[in-house]
Amino acid sequence: MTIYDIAKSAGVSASTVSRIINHKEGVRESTRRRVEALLREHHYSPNETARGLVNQATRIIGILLMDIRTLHHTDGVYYIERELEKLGYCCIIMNSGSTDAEKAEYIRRLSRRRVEGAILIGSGFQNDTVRQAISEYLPDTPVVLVNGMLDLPNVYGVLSDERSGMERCVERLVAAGHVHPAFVIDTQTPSNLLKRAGYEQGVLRCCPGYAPVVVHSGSSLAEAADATRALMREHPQVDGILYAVDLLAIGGIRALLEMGRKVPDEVAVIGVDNSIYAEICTPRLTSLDNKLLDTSITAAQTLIQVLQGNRAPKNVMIMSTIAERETG
Amino acid sequence: MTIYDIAKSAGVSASTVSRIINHKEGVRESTRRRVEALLREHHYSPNETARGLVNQATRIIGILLMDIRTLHHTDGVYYIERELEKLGYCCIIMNSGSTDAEKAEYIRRLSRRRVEGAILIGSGFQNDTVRQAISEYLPDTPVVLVNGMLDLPNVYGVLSDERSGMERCVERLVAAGHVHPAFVIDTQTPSNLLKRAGYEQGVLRCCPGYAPVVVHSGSSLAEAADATRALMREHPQVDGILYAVDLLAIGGIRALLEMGRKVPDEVAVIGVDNSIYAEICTPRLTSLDNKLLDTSITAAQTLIQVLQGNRAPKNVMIMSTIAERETG
DNA sequence: TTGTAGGCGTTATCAG
DNA sequence: CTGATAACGCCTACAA
Repeated sequence: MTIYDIAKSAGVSASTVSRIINHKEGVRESTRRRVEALLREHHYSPNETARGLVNQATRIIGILLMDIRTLHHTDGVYYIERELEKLGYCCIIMNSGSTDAEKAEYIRRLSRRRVEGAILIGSGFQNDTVRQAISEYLPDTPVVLVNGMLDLPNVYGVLSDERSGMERCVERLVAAGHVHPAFVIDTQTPSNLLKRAGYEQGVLRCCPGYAPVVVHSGSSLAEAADATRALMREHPQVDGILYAVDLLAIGGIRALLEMGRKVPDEVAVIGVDNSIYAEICTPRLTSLDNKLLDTSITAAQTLIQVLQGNRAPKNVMIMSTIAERETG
Repeated sequence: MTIYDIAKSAGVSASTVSRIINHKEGVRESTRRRVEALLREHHYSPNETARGLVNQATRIIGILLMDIRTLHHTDGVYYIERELEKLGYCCIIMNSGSTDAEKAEYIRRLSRRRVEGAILIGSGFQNDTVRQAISEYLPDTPVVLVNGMLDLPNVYGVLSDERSGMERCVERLVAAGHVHPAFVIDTQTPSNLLKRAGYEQGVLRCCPGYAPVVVHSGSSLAEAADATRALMREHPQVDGILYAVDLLAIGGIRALLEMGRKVPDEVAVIGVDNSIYAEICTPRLTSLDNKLLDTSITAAQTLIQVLQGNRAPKNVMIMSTIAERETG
């Protein structure tokens, strides 16, 4: 069902039908009504692909994540989609995976789809391969990074100050008498490395004479529990643990309790993300709230401003807070 | 950068460039190499919109959910996107919201985008408004419902037998001596209504002389806790509670523990979805595993079969199991 | 082996 | 007010 079909059965030309579909004026009221009736009757639905071609505007936004299952990104995706949808854009979502080659490949796919803008969620996109892919394949498309930044004229960044947030977490532990904090990290994302740097900075500042203890872990509950057991075995003096992500912290708490350590009295625990996990577990988890939803909201608003031809700040940082609960 | 630009700078015609891009044979090796070099140099990326128009194939799949934030749907979305992506499709994701009018509107949007297939996730799409919208706007597009079915020639369904699963949950409680089970429900989705029916059937069969107790709750942790307190106040004999969703159960457990009821000894609790929440909370939650990820996987495979012109079963049901943990 | 012409569904620009 | 006509970028006969 094309405008030609409609035009034929209405006895008018395609241009007239087009005018009516697009609510342009300069159409006799009677023809308009006649054609509109036909449109409804045939359930005509305009072909956005064809429109995109002639209008040179696809009204498509690309959302790229390494893995949409990451809990704290889903909320952001939801918000971004809903905001953009209001403006008539539709969102294609892609899970790139975590290798550089994959990320670059997906930048190219966004390019082929001629997206009018893109939002890259996760600090993992802050890297040089991605930077180059963008400069080659999306040089004129506004791109917003959630929790990352890239020095390119068309790339905007919305960051969370996880680094200083982590430092404040150390401060908090020390103030409560936990002067031997450790840090558990899983993936080596820029974000996690910042958290680590914040932890080390905090130790340097607040725990004179104490050497930072950093432990690597897998990303699952069980692996975090294992890592925690090993940590406490090798560093029995540790009396506070910062985990790069809430879920790790929950695995850790479980291990600590099983080892008979009291949380938080003997060992305090703080996670990151302030996710619903922190609310659900027992004891309820104190967590660094890195405002991931706010960063996504800001990213959506930044993109919208740019799409509408307005100015937007190139990089902004959103301040984190500590959501205080029972574990630290 | 179009094939014409490339053609001009290579001194050939656009069709030759097109042939090379699409790896067709019948091109002299030397021209091929020359053009390919140019393609790379200019970072040419084919316009999928234009391709879609001439090929009459957008290679776009629509994924529709009421709300992507629903935890147990995210995994499915991930899997679906990854599977379809392998075949060169890209996925547009839309959050429709929960009203009938919104759902119909989004069906229309999928139609305008000329998606080649659609996956509707959530039992909420099993309703007559959606059915009509599909029959009017996507009459020839393969559509797969996750956890729902619709009697239309182009609509496939992948269901979870939550009804009988719930019935087995009642059986389980009764076998453990909890002969006065209640049911807590939040939204009135077809899925939740099936769970309720299963509960009532189970009571009828296993608890002679006992009248079903069904309580309505909001969807948040706090509301579930409130509903549970009210439930225990008004029906003190209740010794087992089935919750329509894990998260409700977690709120409920919290309330029960605060009221000094032992879980599961005095009151057993079972949730639905077997989500990570069930693993994280304390005590760990027994949950009806409705195999939502399997339904999404099957949905993706069904769609792929149909897209490739193969036959696929019109409606399949995946059997649920009970994930036994500590609460019931 | 390569080029030309026509068309995919729509919109925009002119004439009439 | 309405209707031709020419794009948009690409692909596919068909012709050379």
